[in-house]
Amino acid sequence: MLLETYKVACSNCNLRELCMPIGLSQEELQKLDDVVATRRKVSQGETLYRNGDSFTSLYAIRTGFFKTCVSSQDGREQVTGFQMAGEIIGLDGITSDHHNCNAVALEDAEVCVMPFANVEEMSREFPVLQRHVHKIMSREIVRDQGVMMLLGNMRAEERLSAFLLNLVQRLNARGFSRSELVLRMTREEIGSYLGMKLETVSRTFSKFSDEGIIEVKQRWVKILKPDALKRIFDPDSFC
Amino acid sequence: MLLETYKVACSNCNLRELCMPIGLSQEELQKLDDVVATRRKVSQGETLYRNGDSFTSLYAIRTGFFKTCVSSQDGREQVTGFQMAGEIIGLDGITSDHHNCNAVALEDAEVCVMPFANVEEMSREFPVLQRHVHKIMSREIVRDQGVMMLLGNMRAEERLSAFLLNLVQRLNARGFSRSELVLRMTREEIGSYLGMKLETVSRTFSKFSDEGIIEVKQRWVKILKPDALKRIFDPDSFC
DNA sequence: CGAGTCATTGATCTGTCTCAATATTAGTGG
DNA sequence: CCACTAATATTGAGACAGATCAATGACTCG
Repeated sequence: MLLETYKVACSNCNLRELCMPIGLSQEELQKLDDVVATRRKVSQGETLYRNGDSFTSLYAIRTGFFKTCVSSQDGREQVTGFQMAGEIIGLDGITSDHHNCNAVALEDAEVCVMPFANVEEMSREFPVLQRHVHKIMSREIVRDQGVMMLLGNMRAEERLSAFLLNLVQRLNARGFSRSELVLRMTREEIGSYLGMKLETVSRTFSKFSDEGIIEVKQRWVKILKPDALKRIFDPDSFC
Repeated sequence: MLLETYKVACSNCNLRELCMPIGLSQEELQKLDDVVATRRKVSQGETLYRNGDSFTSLYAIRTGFFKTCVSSQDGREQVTGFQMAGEIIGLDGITSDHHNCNAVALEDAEVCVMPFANVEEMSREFPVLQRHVHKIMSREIVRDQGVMMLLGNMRAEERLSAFLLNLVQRLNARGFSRSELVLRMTREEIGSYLGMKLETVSRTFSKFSDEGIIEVKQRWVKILKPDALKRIFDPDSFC
């Protein structure tokens, strides 16, 4: 009985302030509930969508952690991002009506399925939502530009420090510690994202550790000197 | 008199098939004319918008060639893309209502200024246009993912061959030769885009030339063996 | 508890960068 | 028209960050 009254609803979601509903009025929020068709559980290692799948929906992450990646014909894989609660994935599918990358859950996850037809319909009705959808896509474009800067211009230490600072910042916005984190991805996945080999990732972690900047034990990381990390590279410092 | 009747108009623009109007009906096309406020000339070396400028409009390139680039606090510059006729720039500004990169004309250019408020208003009215705007943004996201793959996984020769193939393909879609092109950017700008130093760009050009794959003379390039280039790396081969 | 996955560390190799010199071109003014 | 300058491009030699190859260690999960 309790389960049946449990309703998918943006209006009482605890990610209200991070996800789609940002800036919407109470009335608009309730309309938005209709955009979200269902929720879907994705267990660790499972693929939410893969390259070539036909595109129907965007996904808002409720819980869990994802990676998105593209791969070339010869099998090389490039992780294009890591996504956490409140973030929207699937935007890559809009251009060609089929997805252009894979989205894999790095831990058990749950997503809100938002059929894109609903999103577009609602966007036409509510300018606030329309603007929000545009901002989400634009934010992704700006993020990508930052990654290009990282991959094109930065050295291994700068890349890893930017990566760590970006992660804790986003985790902190979700109520987690600003100094401690548990990585949900392997060294190889970090390396793929940052354009370096897993051994180099590991070595750079060890170097930071030797210098007393961080404490590392496998997936667990504690940032001891955030300022030192920022001096190596601050991801907010693009001008 | 003739000049006065000359009207900014998408409905009779020769880029109809490449730019915003794609897929619109005659009626919608005429409405779209109202989106474009004005045209603006940008001469070589001039900046259309720069990082920090407040965002008001998207720009459709009518003629000419642009680069977009971001720069870090310490002055390192990353070229994030090269844009030509029919392509839309300015999307980076939507998230924060101010631009996040610089757009510089690499040759004398003319753009159609599309105030974003108009674009959004018209999008609410015409689902076809709404979908098109979404596709343009999504296409940019997918392009960025391709650049990440390039920067994260590819070697110098692969990067340059992908770059050349991508350029001629886009030029060919605009009626230019599929084998000959004049580069509008310096070796340094190519290098910045591809995450390599200008000397390496130059050396790689020379290597391709020695192998008889291309003919190079400064900015002028002729592709002699497109298949050989594709074997090194085909930008359409993401799977 | 055992097998497989993941992480660390060492030794060596290599693609690209750096530094440096020269060549080519475009632009300017006499 | 030519000389001069500044910007751009090419090419070489040597250095180095990160890749590669390889071995060991730590953790996870059935």
